[in-house]
Amino acid sequence: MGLTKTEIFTEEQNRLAVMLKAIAHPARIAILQHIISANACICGDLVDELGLAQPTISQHLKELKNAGLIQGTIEGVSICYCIEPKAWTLLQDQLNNFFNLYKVPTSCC
Amino acid sequence: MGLTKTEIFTEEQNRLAVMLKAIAHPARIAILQHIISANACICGDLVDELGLAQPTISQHLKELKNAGLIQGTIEGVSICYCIEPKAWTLLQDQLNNFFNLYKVPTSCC
DNA sequence: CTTATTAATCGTAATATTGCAATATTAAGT
DNA sequence: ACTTAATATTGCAATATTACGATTAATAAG
Repeated sequence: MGLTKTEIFTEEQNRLAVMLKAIAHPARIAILQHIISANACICGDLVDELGLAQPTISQHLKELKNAGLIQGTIEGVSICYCIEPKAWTLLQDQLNNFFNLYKVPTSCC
Repeated sequence: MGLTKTEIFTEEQNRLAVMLKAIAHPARIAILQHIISANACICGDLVDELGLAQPTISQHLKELKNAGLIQGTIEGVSICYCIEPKAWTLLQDQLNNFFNLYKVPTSCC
């Protein structure tokens, strides 16, 4: 079906899944790393940096923006993207909560 | 195309993306949470707990196993699944590295 | 050996994702 | 207004994902 049964899961599980899906692609990981390392923001340098066509990059940026992880502000002709600090921290916290559930058990299967 | 251009990215970016993709689904998040909270491992309880059909759960478990995040050992008729500690820690570390790249900048766009 | 029980696999339908060419939009500069 | 640039949007082909019914494989119990 290709259609996730979201109504079965909690709001939190769905939110975390959406955010994770946004970064679960090498191109989007690369884009985020580049945005971060350029500290000051960037735009279509990404097209040169990564070997992907402009529409493809644009689409990945859109998905990251939809997930709330980045924000873009118009700067003349080009658009300046940067990390959305609140969402970034939120995701980090949610992930920590998730991972810290697990304590290595004394015995297992 | 639906086909990721993995050859463009680094080995690390691809590995992280694969692991993230494995947990970027509410059902698989729920499965992991349940496996963790049951500490001692479980099997087809998941079918009762989540509202998904047995083949669907089995498929999700397979993906988690393929990503190396869980392991299953035969226990009589049923199969006991639990977290794979090494992969779990590795993913946690890789994610921390990724998130800690970002320091809130003084100015941005 | 037969029968439950449990879980994997196969096959399939519906939908989502990835990537790009072509085109549209937007904002500056002339 | 016209041109140039930087991005976004549209449309499409190829492939991947999600979910499940039907079936199969494997083990345990009688």
